Amino acid sequence: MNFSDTLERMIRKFERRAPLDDSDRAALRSLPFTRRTASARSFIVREGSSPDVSCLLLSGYTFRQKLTGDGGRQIVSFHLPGDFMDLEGSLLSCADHNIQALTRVDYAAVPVRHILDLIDNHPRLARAMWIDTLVDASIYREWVLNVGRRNARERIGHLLCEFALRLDLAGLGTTHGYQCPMNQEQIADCTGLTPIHVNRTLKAMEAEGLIRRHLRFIEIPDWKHLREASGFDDTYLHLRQVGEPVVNHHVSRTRGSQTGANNNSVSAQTSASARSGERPGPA
Amino acid sequence: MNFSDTLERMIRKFERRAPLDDSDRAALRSLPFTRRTASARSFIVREGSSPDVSCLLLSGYTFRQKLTGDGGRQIVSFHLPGDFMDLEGSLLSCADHNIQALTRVDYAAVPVRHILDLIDNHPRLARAMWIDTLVDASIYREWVLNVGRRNARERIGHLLCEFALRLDLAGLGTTHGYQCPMNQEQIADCTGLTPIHVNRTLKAMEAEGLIRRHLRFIEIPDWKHLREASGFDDTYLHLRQVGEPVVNHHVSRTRGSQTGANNNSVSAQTSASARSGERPGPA
DNA sequence: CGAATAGTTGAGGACTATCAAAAGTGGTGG
DNA sequence: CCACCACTTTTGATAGTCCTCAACTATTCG
Repeated sequence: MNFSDTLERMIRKFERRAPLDDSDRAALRSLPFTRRTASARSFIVREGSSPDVSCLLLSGYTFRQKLTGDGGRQIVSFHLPGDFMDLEGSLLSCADHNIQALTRVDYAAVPVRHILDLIDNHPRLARAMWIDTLVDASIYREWVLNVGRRNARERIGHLLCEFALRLDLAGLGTTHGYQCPMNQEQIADCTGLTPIHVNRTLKAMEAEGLIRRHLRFIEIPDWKHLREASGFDDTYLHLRQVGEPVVNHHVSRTRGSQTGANNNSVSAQTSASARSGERPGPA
Repeated sequence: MNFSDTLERMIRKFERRAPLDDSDRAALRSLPFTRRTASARSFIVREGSSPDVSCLLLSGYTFRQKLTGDGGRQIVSFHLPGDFMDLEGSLLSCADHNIQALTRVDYAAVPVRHILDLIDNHPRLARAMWIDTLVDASIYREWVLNVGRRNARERIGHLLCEFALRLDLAGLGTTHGYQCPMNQEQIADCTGLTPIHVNRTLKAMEAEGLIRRHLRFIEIPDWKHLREASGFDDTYLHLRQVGEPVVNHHVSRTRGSQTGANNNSVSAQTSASARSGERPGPA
């Protein structure tokens, strides 16, 4: 995989987060790094360690996972080419999770001290990176919701939707279809299910016409249908993040009762919905 | 609640994240704000909005939640006094979740533009805040694991352990006991369970001697016992984060097979554990 | 005291896990 | 080109955790 193409893609990604200038871009382009390869399943960062490099993914896929004491594995996020995996490794003193290669991967390992220099000397860049980690946090929140409050079909459908959009953005697929980066066991570890149940649910979704499958290729005949069946709403990916925050007037949610202004203010609440905690009843 | 006491507590919290100097502390102390109150259950930030203030919690508890299309509610995190809730509201253009008061709360609302000024003019402070959001992200990862791969008893026990440590740190409880900030329905929404099952599980845990309850007060007769029964390991809270990252030699995990160095490097893998993805078998 | 919120209990059912094994896929070497 | 091996996907049968519905009790607060 071409390093500078991927670097440029990453720069464009950061520019969607915050405005950069020429010196910021130049600093990114001149980052020292060593090129590394890892085979599928090998560990790139281990829980408990303090890595001395942060890694820009060049080709292939990686994921982050945590284990329970009795061996249950939960995948908590995944990364595609152009992602800076493990930026937090430069700022936190101890890794709280493992990063593992999903496929054979190429990546550029950048010494932590150069990342720290970058942060110190390029505030705009630091802000773009910070925002990037905030978007990651938003994705974690959605995953908590996904495994916590959705059934198997919705969980898997939601994951397939996220794959579609993120692969599309990286030029590796479309919302009509893509080569799924994960096998069924890994999908199970993303969704908190067993591989057997993932298999059955995928088959059921195919029977319903939500998806079609050709080996590992996922085809989505009706994007809107899959989205709605999965409760998928892409807001949490913050795809249209545009640098500076803007004034408050795009409330484009389909769901929910956006009653206009926030009720940040003092005032005791009396409306029924407020008293019930605004949890809408079952549909 | 005393504003300046809470502010000082927040400053100390940031100083655990990154070193600050006098001008940083002075800048925090001179932040302009408006004092606000919100009653239990009222919304402080609404999904889809772009708040123009960020909020420092002074007294009471708040939580973040997301809803599924059919009304399921998932709490994704909670906040105690001294926390800057919704720092990301200053950097992301659209809120992806709701922030709601758990109890009656007092908070200080700081206009976003002053937060942005702070970030621009106080790089050390910006880094401390960034690290704080990275710790939040780490907590989300643990919550994904919690709802994805643990049973009801472990999920609830894990949450009770997290309460204990965080309340302890805030001076609002100890690992021997504390006033639980949440009722059983809210615990259910944190753990992806129903309130009925939470009730039964709490009773079972009490029968086992893992906890004792006096109304909303949780007593923990044997901290180690509860921790182990819940698979709780506080690494993910990054309590001992010490500013600058340190060199790599504290591998103090009890669990897991830390085989020393990372295998970041090239090399095809051949060992059995690597091929199996290093997922330990059931205990 | 009465209304509202929170906690408790029971019975039955649904979703998902577990155990076991067969069939399909892909790569390797003779 | 085929046999062989590892891995992945698929299928069946059974069990269990957790949910749903419904009602009852305890606690809080005006």
